Amino acid sequence: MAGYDHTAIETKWRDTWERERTFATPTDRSKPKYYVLDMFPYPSGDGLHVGHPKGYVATDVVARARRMMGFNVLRVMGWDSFGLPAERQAVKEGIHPRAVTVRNVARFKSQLSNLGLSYDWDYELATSDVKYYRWTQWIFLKLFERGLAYQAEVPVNWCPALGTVLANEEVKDGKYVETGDPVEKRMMKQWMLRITAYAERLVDDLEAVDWPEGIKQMQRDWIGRSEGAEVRFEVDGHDASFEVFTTRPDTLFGCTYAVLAPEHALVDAITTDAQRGAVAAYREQVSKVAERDRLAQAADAPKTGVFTGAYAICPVNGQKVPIWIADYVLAGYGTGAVFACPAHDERDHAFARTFDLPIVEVVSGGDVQAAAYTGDGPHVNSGFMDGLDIDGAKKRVIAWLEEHGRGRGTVQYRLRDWLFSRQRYWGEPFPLVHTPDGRVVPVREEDLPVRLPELDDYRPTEDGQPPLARAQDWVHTTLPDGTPATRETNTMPQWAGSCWYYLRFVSPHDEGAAWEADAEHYWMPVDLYVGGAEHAVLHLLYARFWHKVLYDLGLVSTKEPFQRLFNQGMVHAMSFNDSADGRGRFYYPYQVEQRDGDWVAKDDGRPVHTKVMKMSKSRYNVTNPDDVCTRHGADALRLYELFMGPLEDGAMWEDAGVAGTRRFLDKVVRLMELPRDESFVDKAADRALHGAIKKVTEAVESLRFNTAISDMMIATNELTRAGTVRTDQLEALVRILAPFAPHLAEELWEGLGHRGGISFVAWPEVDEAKLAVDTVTIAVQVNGKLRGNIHVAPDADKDSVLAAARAESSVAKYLDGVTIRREVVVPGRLVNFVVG
RNA sequence: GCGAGAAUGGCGGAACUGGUAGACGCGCCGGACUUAGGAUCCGGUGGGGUGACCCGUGGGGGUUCGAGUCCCCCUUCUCGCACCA
Repeated sequence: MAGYDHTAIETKWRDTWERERTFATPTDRSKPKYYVLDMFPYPSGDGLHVGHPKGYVATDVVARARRMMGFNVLRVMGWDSFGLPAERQAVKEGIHPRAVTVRNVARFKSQLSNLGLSYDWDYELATSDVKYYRWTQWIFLKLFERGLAYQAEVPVNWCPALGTVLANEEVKDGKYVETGDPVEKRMMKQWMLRITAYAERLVDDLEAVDWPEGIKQMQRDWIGRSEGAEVRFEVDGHDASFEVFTTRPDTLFGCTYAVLAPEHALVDAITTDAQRGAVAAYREQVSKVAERDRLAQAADAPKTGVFTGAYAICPVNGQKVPIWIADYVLAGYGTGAVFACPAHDERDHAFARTFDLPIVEVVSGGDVQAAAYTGDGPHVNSGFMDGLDIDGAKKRVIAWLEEHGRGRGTVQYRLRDWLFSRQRYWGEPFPLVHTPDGRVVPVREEDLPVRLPELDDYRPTEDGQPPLARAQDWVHTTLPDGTPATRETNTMPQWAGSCWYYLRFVSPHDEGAAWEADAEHYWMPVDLYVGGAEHAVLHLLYARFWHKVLYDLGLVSTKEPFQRLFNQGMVHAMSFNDSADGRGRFYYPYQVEQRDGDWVAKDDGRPVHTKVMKMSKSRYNVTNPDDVCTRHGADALRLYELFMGPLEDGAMWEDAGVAGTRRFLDKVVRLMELPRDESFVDKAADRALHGAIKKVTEAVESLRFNTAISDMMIATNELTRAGTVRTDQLEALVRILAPFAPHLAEELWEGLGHRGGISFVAWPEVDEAKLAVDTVTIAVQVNGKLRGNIHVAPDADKDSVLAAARAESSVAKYLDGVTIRREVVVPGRLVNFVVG
């Protein structure tokens, strides 16, 4: 491998940075601050592949450039180190989860260290460190005191393989999203956090943050705010009633039946003897269908249900309508009951058709017997709403309902409260104890932390209690007044630690507080938060929720934690599989080869299918950054990570691409050996250089690094072509290159005669005069087709441009003998003659 | 099914508010240096004719002097949500 000795240079400068504590977090508060944060990783046993550091490299470029631009930068890294995989690995190996975690963290840290990321490692933290989780417990106490934590007997997602419950969000298609283990429904007493109390603000405050619109929309959808009305229906012949929630109270006159969720509390009371058998059978049948299947139905799917024999009174017109139960009404949303207007709701329409229930039109504009009409139109058959459109009718009917005490306008959210307990070992213990008389008492702040007890068996107990129940000495405790009590044995979910780590980072060594108020005030909010889009909903929503609670308590100074969010795209790589659907055996790249254009396995020649897939160890398509660093160097790797394409897009990793960015760095090194002449002027070279300065400067804000790197390549090519260089040109180039390729930039900077490192050297200024051009090339079109080019002064007036265009021989022949109907002149761009 | 985004050479991708499509890089081809090279350097590289011409940004319409860019319809892909009343 020719070129510079990257190993020597990179080792030298990493050692220098470490020795001189170059990236220690600034403590003076005189400069503007910039808090740039990576979503901290879960330190998995697989180590890093080249896809992981893409975001870290991007933030490092921002951090390094901001330092040179005069900002105090907070640049830190830590570990989201509680969690299930370590616990499972511990069981497998017969060692402590802490040992697994320590090992994995060491591996991650060593891999990251090779990349020259400018973290202040003194600020490193880990959520499983008791010095950290004591404050997670402290925040939980704040939530508890505010009444935001409560216990409830709830249907939970029980995962038998893991022996724990999962939050709704962690379950998809009846499986745990992380491992694919099956999940079933079970009733259990669990700790919940009242995130729904913040639903409205979690939606509204999205307006104030600079996040990708798509992510904001996903959060809005997840919270699922919908405006409508709650309406009371009396049950005919019973002293009973039920509430329904509807977004279309304007269609109340079209109500021809009502539906309760099969689990609805009223069902037993109102079912007639004649229907009791059928109702019981239906409920039995529904209970066997997992919720996943129940929810996975489309709106127009065939409906099932059973008549209860009872009737409800429609409050607007006194009409008697049959009450059914059906599984398309969900117990967990709204009130678990709906009124049905088959004329204007697809689901109700499908149900009415199945059971031959009447369909009454109340909004004109469609053929409601054929299909539900959900569009707008004048209301009919609707008494006091006749003639109004949907909007007007809604307002009128809500006023009517409120006036008559039969309902009111309300807002419903899809968001449910957060299931916050897990039956695991490797998580934060709840700072709570239970008294013999059934009270729950929070542990006093001064008695924190509640340390995780040492165990040698991390499985649930035989009688189904969480692993912490095995630590009987720990479980049995006393209140400060001596009353015996038992500790809560659930632990918090992995999300807990990541809900506030960005706050701990402002003062991670503080023993007396979760964070120092001054430091919080100075550093918050996070100016730029970069991570994968997979956290678009869960982590970001939970963290925002906690942050708002802390804001209400006056403990943080900003309403939102993350001012700007950016999602880096995933890194993909070619995978080889002997089955076209990717379910067969995977092959490593070295195990396959191309024969006559087709990919085959080297050993037995069987055909393999290629597919670009997300990089992962299980697909045999990972590239280890350590190997790339060894071969091409960390600087070339960093450049390639960003050069692959726009940061937010997915891109395919190709090892050959790194060779390209490495060649670029070699070219930069050779620039240093060109003849030096401080009075030498090459306008094209200066223009390219200042174009690159401008583009890189903008990229620090826009994060469009791929084109910025391209412009640095162009500048380097131009300087090479010029053949002679000035020192100031080299200095400028090295400085804008420094955030991307810091090791080499340090070496070159030193080589240019500077001492003290490049990390805090002032960022170069763009000289607009150097961007100016002497002549511009103007395209000349005839009827929109390019016929020639002319070169004119940038400020040439319209007439002279037209004259030059007409005179151009390649153009003139198209103008000969035709009438010019129109002349379009775009200054500095083109001329178009319209002839005919 | 609904919502959001995307589709440009062999590949990753450039193209500011509509204004010379294909920057930069990979790969490939040719050359140089070499005992040799998967090393390095230089040159070429959208397709077709191969003269100074035609065709080209998923497909079809439209607006415009001019469309990768704007509008309508369609196809495909990615992501998210999925009976939420």
